[in-house]
Amino acid sequence: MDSDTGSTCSRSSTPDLPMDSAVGGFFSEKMFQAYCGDEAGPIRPGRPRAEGPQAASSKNRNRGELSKENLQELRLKVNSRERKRMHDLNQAMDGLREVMPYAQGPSVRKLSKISTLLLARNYILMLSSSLEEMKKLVGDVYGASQSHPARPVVPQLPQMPLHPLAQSLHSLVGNGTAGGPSATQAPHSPPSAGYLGFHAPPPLPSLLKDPLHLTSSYRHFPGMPCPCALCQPLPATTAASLHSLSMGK
DNA sequence: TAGGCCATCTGGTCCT
DNA sequence: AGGACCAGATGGCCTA
Repeated sequence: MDSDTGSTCSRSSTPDLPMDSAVGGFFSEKMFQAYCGDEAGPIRPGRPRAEGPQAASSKNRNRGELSKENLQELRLKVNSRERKRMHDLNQAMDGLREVMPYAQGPSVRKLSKISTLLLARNYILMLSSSLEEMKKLVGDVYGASQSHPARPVVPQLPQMPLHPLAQSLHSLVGNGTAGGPSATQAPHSPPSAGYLGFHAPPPLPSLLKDPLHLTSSYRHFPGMPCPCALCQPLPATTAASLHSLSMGK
């Protein structure tokens, strides 16, 4: 990369920053500038400017009246804002990754953005479905207690039909179409977008080989036996508990 | 080496 | 008018 100070921060816009460090939990612009060692990167040379019919907006007309210095100053300011915006977006993405039921750690490659979003969507769907099933089961237990008032009512969670429910949730998350060899793949690779996509296009074989496929309808990931809360002895449906489970923190 | 992923720059558009 | 948001373009890094 040529003389772009932004490149100084290449691959580091989502460093291992403490989420609670900066005001509002985000990496402040000043921090970022200090991190990058520059206020704003110079204009990247060699990039073709968009010229033609689109370049006739009022703002562009105004720019014609600006001096070169002012124009460059404005450009740097806008670039800096855009960088900050993207860094905030990445921070939010990191926050989302942290609560995803997926193995995390230094030896685990970070989920890509698209994978994070798709996994988050599936995770929300799974939790919603789990909540509905739980409501139904609680309703059943309550109804049983009404019909047998003499017997002590113990919500027999361990004896609950976990497996079918878990299976359904697994198929919800794992969409069993993702057949394919995988157990021999790298143990620390994140799930691919193809696998994670709930309505994703037909997954490419290369997109399916990352996660360990240990069951017929769900893929388990290293470091995390099963993200499905219903597979745990005690339901832990909150993201925090799942996070602690997966992180071992 | 090709492809995926990413950061950054940039201009256009929308919103306040 | 200025800022936020968006999408296209570009180039770097990394992995299979």
